[in-house]
Amino acid sequence: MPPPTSASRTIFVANIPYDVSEEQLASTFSEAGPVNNVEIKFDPQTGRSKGYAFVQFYDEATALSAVRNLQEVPVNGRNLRVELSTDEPGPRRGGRGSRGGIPGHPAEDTPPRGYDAGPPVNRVDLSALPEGAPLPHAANATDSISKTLATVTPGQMQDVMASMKSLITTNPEQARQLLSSKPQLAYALFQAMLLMNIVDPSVLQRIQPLPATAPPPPSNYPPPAQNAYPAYPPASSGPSYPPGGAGYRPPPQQGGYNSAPPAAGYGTPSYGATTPAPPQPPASGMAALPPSAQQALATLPEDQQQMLLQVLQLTPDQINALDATQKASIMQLRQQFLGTAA
DNA sequence: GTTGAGCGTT
Repeated sequence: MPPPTSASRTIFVANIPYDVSEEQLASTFSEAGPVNNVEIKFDPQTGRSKGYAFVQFYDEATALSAVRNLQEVPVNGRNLRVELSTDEPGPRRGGRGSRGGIPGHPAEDTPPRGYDAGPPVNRVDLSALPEGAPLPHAANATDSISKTLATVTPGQMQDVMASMKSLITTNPEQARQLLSSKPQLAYALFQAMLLMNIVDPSVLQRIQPLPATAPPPPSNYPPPAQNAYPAYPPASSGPSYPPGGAGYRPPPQQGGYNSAPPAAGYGTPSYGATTPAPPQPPASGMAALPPSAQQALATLPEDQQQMLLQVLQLTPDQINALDATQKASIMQLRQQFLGTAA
């Protein structure tokens, strides 16, 4: 067992823009490893952020890693300053502080399942993407993307995902521009998320077809390498939560972010105020997805980009919490996306 | 702009 108390699993983060949320920080720092808790300090008088926060990991090594690797990362235009935290909050430090939590329920000592102090993320320079190349034999773009995805290893895919997620959280504007200017990337990312079972295929039903400005592609697509993709993730067993809690989960309190999200069925992805179309009856009407919907996916209007952003913000443990049924999901995807399962 | 708070007493 590791020592019950460590020098510091908590880092002090300063120079945080006032409009950054704890969730954003958690997402950013999950790049270093599983995040236990995030607390941005607010001025009780004005309600405004004080511009600094404490991010607690599950071990000291991860905290150190965060100090090394996320030093000076830009978030919303400011470079974060990251140090190991020195002082504990109050005189009551007999264990670890449990402010904002349940008395007798200190912060969890064990990270969510799915972390084995896992492999480091190899950051991918997304800005170095090649421009779109002309397709040979007039192959259609979506099929080419599917085929390309089938050649990507799970590790590579995860690296790209993590890098994209990092970019989104640290530099949303650049991410937006990247996705807008390179729809093939947006499409590939979305399909990758479906393959990795990060996002439920049912979200496809919520995608509004564009006002069909583009010529419809051929109706029958070759299947995108059906079983070319291995199981994802490596069959973790059971929806286990950190021990000690016996299934209990502290209610969300003003004491800060604590990563304990639902495994699936993230809540309504609140669309921006820019949502143009009224809600539409789902499912049955979309049984045969019009080709324009495929264009919609590839083009990703801002609404869908918003959703993509939200989905990408899933933490690694959320990703790991999802398992199995991907085959069925993919079949469902094909059904909806291609209009046929065969 | 830069190191956490206080519904209260086992």
